[in-house]
Amino acid sequence: MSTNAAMAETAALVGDPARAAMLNALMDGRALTAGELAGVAGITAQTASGHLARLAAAGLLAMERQGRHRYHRLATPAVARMLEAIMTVAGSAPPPARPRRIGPADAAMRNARTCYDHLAGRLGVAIADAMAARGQVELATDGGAVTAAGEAFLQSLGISPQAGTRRAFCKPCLDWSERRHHLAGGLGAALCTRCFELGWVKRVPASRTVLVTRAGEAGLRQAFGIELA
Amino acid sequence: MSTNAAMAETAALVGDPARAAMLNALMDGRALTAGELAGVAGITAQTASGHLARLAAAGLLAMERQGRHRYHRLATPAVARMLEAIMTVAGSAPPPARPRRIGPADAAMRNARTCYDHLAGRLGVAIADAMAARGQVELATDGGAVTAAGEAFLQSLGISPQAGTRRAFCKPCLDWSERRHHLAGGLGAALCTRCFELGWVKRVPASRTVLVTRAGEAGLRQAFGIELA
DNA sequence: GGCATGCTTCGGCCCAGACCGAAGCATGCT
DNA sequence: AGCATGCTTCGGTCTGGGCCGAAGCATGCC
Repeated sequence: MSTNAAMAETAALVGDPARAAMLNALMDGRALTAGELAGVAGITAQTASGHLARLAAAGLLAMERQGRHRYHRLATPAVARMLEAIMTVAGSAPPPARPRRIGPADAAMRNARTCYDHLAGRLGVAIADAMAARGQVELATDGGAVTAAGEAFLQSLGISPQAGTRRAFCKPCLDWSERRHHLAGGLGAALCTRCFELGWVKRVPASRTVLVTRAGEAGLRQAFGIELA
Repeated sequence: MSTNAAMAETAALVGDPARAAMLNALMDGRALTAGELAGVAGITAQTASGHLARLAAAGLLAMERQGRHRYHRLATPAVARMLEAIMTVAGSAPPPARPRRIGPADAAMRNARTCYDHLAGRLGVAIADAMAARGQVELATDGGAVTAAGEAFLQSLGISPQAGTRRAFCKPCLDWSERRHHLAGGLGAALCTRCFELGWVKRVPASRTVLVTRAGEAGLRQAFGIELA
């Protein structure tokens, strides 16, 4: 295909108000369901479905199934950069105002909770982000891997890498409230266990919610550079 | 207007094959006439006219009249960046292959010639680019200005800034063959005169064409950092 | 002035595609 | 199993806008 035609096709996908609204809603890296995206675009589910299929076919969006939901997010950072460039030309400053948060009502639960055997919520996502940013883990949709630097870091935390295969050991899991990935698999479980052992977090009785202790705030800041304001 | 709507509108403008082809043809910063743009897009002049009007109204294109021609170019570097970002996502590498050159048939004349009292062609554009890149002049569509650094540089070349108003002194002029701006006005005339005085260029008899001498190649490289391969 | 050229405006044709209602799968909950 | 929920596919309507022919201005050349 001609480069002109390819460019026009991609731009035309962004050039529809409904699709633009959906893409805009995904600009912060979160993943949203088809129904939610239909809502922000002000169209019915079936229309949104068609749009999302086209965006995915063109490689602008990536889709991930989780139960009976389908989570959509921008396929690559290049897509986000493209959208920013278009908004720049369009003249409107990109308003960083996040849309209203959808998810668990309980604020504490949004902040930190367990997901099966690992940590989720803002805390879980922050840990995943920090480790990815530091090159300690490499995350992909289908799996992840712990790097050499990551193994050394885990040792320093008191976690020994007894895991067999490194890939299964580090599995990304889509976060319910944050709509971003956190660490699951053997790695996620080990990190979670260690955080409890160190007294950085403690459970709220009869709930999945966990609270970050004072010692935890300091320890997390020290170990991961995380600031959970 | 909502930021979504503005983004969609801008993207939709790029999302038409004919408009995309025209924008693509302008990616290297040259300015083309409406007729030429119609040609590259494979549409008639009247259709192209409509497209160009819309692109200009949206601020993607800038128009400049020169005689009975209307030259169009990308309005800002931000537009070029946007187009590159879209092409990146579209997957095709932006091919830097320039379209076939339109303009003066005579190669020597394309290379360097006089335009009234100043230098044009590749040489003229190269000088303008070099001085702009070094912050010696600041160019705008309607006029330009010599900076303090520029005045010092001109002094070192043996040109005294006797001009009255600095703005009229430095006027950008759209180059015929290069389709980019070169320096006109008092500054352009002074530079041209000085180049002749220094023996850097000499006229081809009965022609607007000028030739760069061996001394000129060295002098231009030294003074402007220009390499006219 | 008269003619050629470059560009724009006007009017009308026509098609891609955005939209929704209804129906069809798939998954999870009880 | 039965029902609810989330999403997709199918079919049909309708409008926005891309396109050209013809005509109208503006500019430059002889």
